[in-house]
Amino acid sequence: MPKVHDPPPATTTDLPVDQQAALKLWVTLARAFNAVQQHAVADVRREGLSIGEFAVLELLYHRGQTLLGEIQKRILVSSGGITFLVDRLEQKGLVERRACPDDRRARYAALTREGSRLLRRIFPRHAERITEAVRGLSASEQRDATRLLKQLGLAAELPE
Amino acid sequence: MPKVHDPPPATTTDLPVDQQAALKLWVTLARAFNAVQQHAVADVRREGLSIGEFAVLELLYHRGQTLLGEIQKRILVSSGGITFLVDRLEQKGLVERRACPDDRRARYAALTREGSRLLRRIFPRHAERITEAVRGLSASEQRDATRLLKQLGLAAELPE
DNA sequence: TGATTGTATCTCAGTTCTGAGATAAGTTCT
DNA sequence: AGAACTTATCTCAGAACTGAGATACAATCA
Repeated sequence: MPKVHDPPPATTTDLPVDQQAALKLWVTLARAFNAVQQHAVADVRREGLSIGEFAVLELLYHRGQTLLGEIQKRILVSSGGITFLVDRLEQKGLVERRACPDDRRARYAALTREGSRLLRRIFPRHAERITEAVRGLSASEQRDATRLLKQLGLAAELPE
Repeated sequence: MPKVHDPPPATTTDLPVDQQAALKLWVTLARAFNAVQQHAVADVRREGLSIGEFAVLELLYHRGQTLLGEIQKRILVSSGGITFLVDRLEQKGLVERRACPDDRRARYAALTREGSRLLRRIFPRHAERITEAVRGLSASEQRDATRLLKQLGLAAELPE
C-alpha cells in the first residue's frame, strides 16, 4: 500500500505582517464583490440579461450613444467581448450600431426605443436591489468604503 | 432620412441619495476588485494557471486535503466548476483525488508532491504581488477596508 | 504622396466557467 | 427493511467570455 504524501499544511503566519494583511484584504474584497454581484446577477437575470449586457445598457442609458471602444474601457471587457455584447443586444433589439461621422472605423452603440423603455422600467428596481445588498454598511460607512475602494482601485490599476 | 431616436440620457440624480450612494459603492467595489484581480491573474498566468486553479491549490496548500464540496463553498464556484478545476489540476499532476472513508459519495482533493513543491515556489511571489497591488492603502487603511468589506460581504451573502 | 505606424472593430478558436439533471450513497421515516 | 428524502459529485450542453490575429481606416513621417 503506497504511503500517502501529506505534508503539514503551510501557514500564512510565517509571512511578513504586511503581506498577511494584504492577502486578507484581497480575499475579503473578492468575497464582498461576489456577494454583492450575486444580487445584481439575480436581478438582471429576471429580464434574461447577463451582467455584461446590463452594464452596456446602463452605460448607454446614462450617457447616450457611446463609441464601442469607450464602452469597452468603462465596463472592462476585452475587444472581442464588446463586439459579442453589442451583437447580442442588437439581436435582442435593445441596442443599435451607428456610424461615427468623424471616424469610419469607429461605431457608436445606442439604445433603441425598446432598449430605452426597458431600462426605464428595470433600472429603478435594480437600484433598489443594489441598495438592499449593501445595507450591511451605514451611510457613513458606505462613504468610507467608497473612498477607500476608489483609492485602492486607482492605485492598483495596471498601466495599459 | 430616418430621424434618429435619441432621448436625453437619464441621470442618477433623480434617485434617492441612499440609492445613489449604494450604486457608487457597487461600481467602485467592482472596479477595485477588477484592478487587484488583474495583478493576481497576471501572476498566476506565468505558471500557466487560471485564478480558479490557483485558488484551489492555495486552499489545499494552507488546509491540507479538503472535500470537494468544502472547496466549492470556499472558492465560490458551481458544482460543475469544482469538478472541472480538480480534473484540470489532476491532469497537470498537481492534485489528486482521494476516497473519503466516512462517506463514499465524497472525495478529498489533495496536493501531490509536485503540487506542493510548486506552491512552495510560487506562493511567496504571489503574496508579494498582491501586497504591491494593494499598496494604494496604508496599513491602517487596509485594516479599515478589510473590516468594512467583511461587514459588507457578510450582510450581502445570499441565503443558500 | 507613399510608407509607416497607430487605432477601432471584428473574427474565431479556445478557455473557464454555470446550472440542470443524473448517479450513487447516506439519512430518516415509517 | 423499504420508502422517501437529502447530499456529494459528475456529466454535459451551452453561456460568456478572452486574446491573438485580421481588416479597414486614420495619422504621421520622410
